[in-house]
Amino acid sequence: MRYSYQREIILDIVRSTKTHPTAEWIHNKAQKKIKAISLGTVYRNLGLLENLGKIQTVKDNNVVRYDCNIEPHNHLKCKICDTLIDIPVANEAMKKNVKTKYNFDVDDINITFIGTCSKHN
Amino acid sequence: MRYSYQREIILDIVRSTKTHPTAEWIHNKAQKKIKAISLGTVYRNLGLLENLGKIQTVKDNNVVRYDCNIEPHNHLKCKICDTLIDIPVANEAMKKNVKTKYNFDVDDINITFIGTCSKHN
DNA sequence: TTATTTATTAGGAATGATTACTATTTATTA
DNA sequence: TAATAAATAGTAATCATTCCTAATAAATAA
Repeated sequence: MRYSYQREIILDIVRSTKTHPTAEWIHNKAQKKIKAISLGTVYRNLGLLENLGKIQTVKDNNVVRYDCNIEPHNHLKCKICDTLIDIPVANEAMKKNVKTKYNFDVDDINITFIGTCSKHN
Repeated sequence: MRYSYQREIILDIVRSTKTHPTAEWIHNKAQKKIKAISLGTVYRNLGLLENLGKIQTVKDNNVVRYDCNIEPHNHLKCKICDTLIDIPVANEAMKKNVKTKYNFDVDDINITFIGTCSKHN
């Protein structure tokens, strides 16, 4: 893969935050550095970076969010402030359980807990 | 809420299958009974039926699927044939765990296991 | 260093699921 | 049976994402 300044900036931006930004947010930030960067370039590079395993995606409603945390993890989603909070998860027991009960080979598990975060007590 | 024949047919169709159909599939089926039924009517009534607790929705990629199984349950998604398989889940232990560890009140948990189902062994 | 090759980009058009809008129809009630 | 307001059909709008293409730029060879 050839070097691209756009891709470097995009990765820097994703790595600069834990807020699980959308492509549009990343595009806005990127325009501060490269004023003519296009949204298509942002989407394409986010896809490439995901394939390279340098970032992860989280589906949030009908939007894709990007995450520099590449450890396997799940999310708490607050229905009041819409924050996504990363939580570590030990999935091996679940995978084994599904394999024996349903003869289903699990590659990946998506878990989102929806509720109210500690800010709103 | 006023009676509507369209709504009755739509609910019958969702209850007739365990395949987690999309709005478009439901619309096609409904047109067999009511040839001029519109897609907007299908969407609006599916939304109403969900609010009434008569059906549930599952998000599958960027499509919403509808499910007549209104018990709390989770899904196995086969990456080969795209089938969604319902599985019962005991979530109470998980909820308590998240509450004590993160002070996060869980209302709902979305879990999807992605992998290969027993048809493809 | 300069020319060549081809991946990458910018900009805009296309897509596809879903929602919104509005004139018409229809279930309900007086 | 007529009045009313909710529901519908049909179509336009929305919005995230993908696709397309001529122009640009990174890598390589001369």
